[in-house]
Amino acid sequence: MVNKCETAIVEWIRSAFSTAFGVEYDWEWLQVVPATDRKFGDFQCNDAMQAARTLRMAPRAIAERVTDALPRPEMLESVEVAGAGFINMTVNKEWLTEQLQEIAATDNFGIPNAGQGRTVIIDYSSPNVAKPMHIGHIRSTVIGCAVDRIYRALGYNVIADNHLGDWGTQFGILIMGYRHCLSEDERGNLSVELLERAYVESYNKTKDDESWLDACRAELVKLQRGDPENQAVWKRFIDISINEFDRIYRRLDVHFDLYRGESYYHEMLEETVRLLQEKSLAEVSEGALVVKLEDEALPLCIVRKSDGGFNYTTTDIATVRSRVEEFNPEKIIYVTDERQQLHFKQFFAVCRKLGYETCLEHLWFGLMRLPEGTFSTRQGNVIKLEALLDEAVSRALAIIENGERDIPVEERRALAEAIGIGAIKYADLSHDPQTMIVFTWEKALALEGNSGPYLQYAYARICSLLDKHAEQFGALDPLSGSVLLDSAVERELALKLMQFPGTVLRAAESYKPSVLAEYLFTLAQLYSRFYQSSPVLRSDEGLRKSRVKLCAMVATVLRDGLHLLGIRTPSRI
RNA sequence: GCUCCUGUAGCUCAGUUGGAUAGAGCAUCGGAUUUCUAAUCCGGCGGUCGCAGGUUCGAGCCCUGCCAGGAGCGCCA
Repeated sequence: MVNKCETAIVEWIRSAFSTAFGVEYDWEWLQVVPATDRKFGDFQCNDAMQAARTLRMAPRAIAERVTDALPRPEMLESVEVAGAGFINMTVNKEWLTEQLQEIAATDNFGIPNAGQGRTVIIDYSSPNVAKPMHIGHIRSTVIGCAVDRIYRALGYNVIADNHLGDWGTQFGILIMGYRHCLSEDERGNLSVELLERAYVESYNKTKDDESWLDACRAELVKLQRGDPENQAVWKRFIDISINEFDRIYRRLDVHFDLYRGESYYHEMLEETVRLLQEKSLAEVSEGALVVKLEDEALPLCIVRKSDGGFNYTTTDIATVRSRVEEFNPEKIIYVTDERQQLHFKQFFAVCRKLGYETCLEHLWFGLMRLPEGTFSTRQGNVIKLEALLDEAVSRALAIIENGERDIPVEERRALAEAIGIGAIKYADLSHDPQTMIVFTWEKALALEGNSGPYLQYAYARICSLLDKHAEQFGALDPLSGSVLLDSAVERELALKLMQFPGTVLRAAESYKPSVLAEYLFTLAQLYSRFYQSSPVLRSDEGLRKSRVKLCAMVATVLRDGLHLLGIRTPSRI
């Protein structure tokens, strides 16, 4: 538990239980949670009901004995037993103010340093070389980026690795397409789009031209044997692809520490398989080398095809070996879609059999689909990622230009980028990763209600307020004076702010950035309510200073929180 | 056939791991701007939490069985 208030209160509750019923019981399991309804107070403990069985007493009697066992601590304004045996607590206002002040004085608003000295590798995005990124890549990229940032904020040593699809049978076809389906001019000005076209044309020829197919195979073999010419064009495909991916990653504020594609590991495959054989984990079946996983209640998996070639399972195992040897990570997180669940279960099981103790996590997410069905290249309804971003930005730009706000022309483009892309990211991140997303332009680019721009707007309004305050009253010393929490909204805001560190931790542990998104939305909602009802600059000095401080804290949490989601926070909208 | 996921308001989704009268956004209807940004706020309407049992003081959440949808299940990744 990271919420300072909860931590302090649960300590008191534990000592109250052990005073009332004796230290011979273990009271560590007792919990304090935020009250389910404001009318019950600020926090509640529901565990008198749980304890009823072991203590063989009525829950209400237990709760009463507990609350009478110790004098009420100063931090609590009131402690009451209610209903079936709930212990409801209201915290003392001054104490709450102090707690808030302490957290606000830290440089990261109390986010715990839970990952100190711990390394975690996050494997996400992973597009295929020579194919444009499309809408199917957005979830891995955006969710992976958010998890990456959240883990870094918690102090983990994060290695973000983009495991590109840069190796495989498609390169024979592609090399033929490149040499024979493109003009000299096109080869000179190569782009991912041209590569895609070359691939498609070449692939179509393989279907009705046997000799073409043979030629493709021959080029692939040459490439795999290290033929200098083929190696050179292949490397060029990769360079051009990464260059274009980076253009998108820059717009999305995504950064990788490593770009190690499948090819990086292909020299290690032979040895990986030998290791499996040495440990008697693999056996031949129908000409292929397989690992049986019956003891894990999983189907067997193939680590070498009957033609002698290796497949993705082999590459993935070799990747773990390489990563463990080089970085010795405590954990590796893979961010891919749900269809690969079985594959990951299998290859995780093989890694365990090989003795790797690294925690392997598969963060899977639901597929994105259209209302009428899945995206498919064949139906030609695939939306390219860049087109999606452009559309979002142009919609945001239209709103800026029709608005009454006087935004300088030179700022508009950058603002539209921040808002449009923020909208797309938030639309994704605000959902539990494991739910399937039905894509509609309307939802992906929502600018009102529970949306990215709603949060950005709340933040920009605070910035504007703080600017005006500085103009009229001079700079604010964030550490001087206390925050008065006299109104219900302000008190709720304070309690909500206290939840930030714990929420970040919970988002990390559950691999759900949506936990953080949800929190930020309710915080912004509370703030908007506060803003509507509570004058700041027009209040008397004491109240004004207090409210400005509270606003500044909300701004800090909104800004930090949105940055953890990879969403920009313009100070003016 | 087997495995995994999902089913909550007209639509899209939350529900802090079993707590008190199930919450938001969108849509719809009605209100708020001489006031710090109306991309906002306030209010109304809207529910047999897929169905049926079970566990317990207490179930949207846990167990069993059905129903419906999605995904996967030996040489693609």
